[in-house]
Amino acid sequence: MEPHEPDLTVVPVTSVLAALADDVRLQIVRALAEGGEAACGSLDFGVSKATRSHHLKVLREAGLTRTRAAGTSRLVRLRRDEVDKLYPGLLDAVLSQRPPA
Amino acid sequence: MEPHEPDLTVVPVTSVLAALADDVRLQIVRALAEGGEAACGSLDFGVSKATRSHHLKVLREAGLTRTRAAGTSRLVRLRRDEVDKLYPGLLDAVLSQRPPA
DNA sequence: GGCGTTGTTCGATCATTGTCGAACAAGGGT
DNA sequence: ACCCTTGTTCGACAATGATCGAACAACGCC
Repeated sequence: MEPHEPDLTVVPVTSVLAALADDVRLQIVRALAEGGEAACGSLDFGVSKATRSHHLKVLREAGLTRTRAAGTSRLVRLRRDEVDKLYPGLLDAVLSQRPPA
Repeated sequence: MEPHEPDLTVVPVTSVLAALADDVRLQIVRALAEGGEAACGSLDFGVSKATRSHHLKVLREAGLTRTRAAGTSRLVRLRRDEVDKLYPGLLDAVLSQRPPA
């Protein structure tokens, strides 16, 4: 089945904010913002792969990320330009708070 | 009891985002952004006063609003300067999406 | 003092969601 | 063909949170 990747403009703000309002997902977004494209497996933040898959789905369906298959892996990247265009300052603001030591 | 109004700097980003990730609370924030200070009672968006009180508490404890007593009412205002200082662009981005007709 | 107005708090209910293990699906390599 | 790796999906469960009515508290006014 096609991965559901809606355009940001059709996603309600509350869904975008809710997607970012989780610590694990925020760590994922930070990693993607710094490291560019990343394999799902490399985004391990202390949760099971089922949970990770769930979080990536939430981010994807909020229009924040894009996923493409690459062999047996899947590469995820942040849709930064589109987010910055529709919500200028949002990602910068959210990412500005330094991750906990 | 003192109203719990923490400084924004001690509130985790996820809490700020979660506070904004609700439709009723967004309507409240929009109203405050446009109309300045407002009485709680004037912020009726189709929910009971118990629910409204709950939402105002969430916003207050996220460091987004400040409340002061004024006679039998309570006046709420958005702490815009502080939010803009710590998260530049966040409120603008969030408020940019036009409220539904 | 008594009453109406304005909010808060409490307890209950119901929906949402974060989490996991297990089962399944798709690829690549040997 | 087999297996291992990588992800997704499926229940299940626990925690959180949105919502309400009712009870309570504080204030102003008559």
